[in-house]
Amino acid sequence: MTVGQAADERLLRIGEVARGAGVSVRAVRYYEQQGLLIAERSPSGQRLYRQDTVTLVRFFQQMFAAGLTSRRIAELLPCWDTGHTDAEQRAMLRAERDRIQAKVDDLQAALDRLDEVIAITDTHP
Amino acid sequence: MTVGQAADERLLRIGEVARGAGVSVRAVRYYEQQGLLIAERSPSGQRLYRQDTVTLVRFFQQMFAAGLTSRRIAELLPCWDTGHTDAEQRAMLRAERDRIQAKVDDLQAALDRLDEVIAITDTHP
DNA sequence: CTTGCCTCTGACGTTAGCGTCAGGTTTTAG
DNA sequence: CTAAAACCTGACGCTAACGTCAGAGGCAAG
Repeated sequence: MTVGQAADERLLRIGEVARGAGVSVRAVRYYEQQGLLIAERSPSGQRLYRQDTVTLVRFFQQMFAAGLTSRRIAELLPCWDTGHTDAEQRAMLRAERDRIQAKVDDLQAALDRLDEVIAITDTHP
Repeated sequence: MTVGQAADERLLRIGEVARGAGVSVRAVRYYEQQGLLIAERSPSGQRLYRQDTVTLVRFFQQMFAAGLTSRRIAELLPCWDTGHTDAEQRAMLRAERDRIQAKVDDLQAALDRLDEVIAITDTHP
């Protein structure tokens, strides 16, 4: 039975990962440099990634958008790789969550102020 | 009647504005350089601000936190100075509001993912 | 074989909102 | 009067996530 073996998944080249995740090739190399990704190498030295790397890169993008640094993401990677965390990691998780929540509140307040101005300037040509 | 004349408001020096708004003196100078603030000058060249400048600076902070650039804020300043806007400004206001709303949604999604991980790692020592 | 696209490793460039240092004047407290 | 505190104008530094360019190798198609 050679069919259905997940281990036979075709590995992806960097360009495929980049296009799949909607980022640049440069970004993918950068993630590796920051310790977020580890790639196999072909005999000629080209990077080869597993297919789930695309999902992982998308996840990085989401965390970046939330204001986490690549360093922080790297420190927290074990959390969803292994599902296990130590006290320090749990503290970081909560700190990030609180920070993001605070940011959401700030943005919401800014949004309200802008809507205020929009309402005024719309009725007041 | 010299009492109660708003025009007699004591003008503030840059340090007072900075402390009042919770920013650095450097930041206030930077805002002026970006066209966000205009200061009178004392005979010796020191900047003098009206008291409502403190409120204005706090407003700048809020907009910065929402991701607006100083350039954009400068372009939109007439909106809440005069209450009047042209079509271009109204478009910018809506664009910024939509961008912030999208960012709020992104942050909320990231928040949900983090809470997910937190829930798992809390029940799964 | 060669054309064209993909990939590689450096390494410098960019942006925004300030921080910070230097070197000098001004205002204020005592 | 004097010393500290505050202010002034440059001007370079900083950070993070890449962009971009240079120069060179790799790989499938025709």
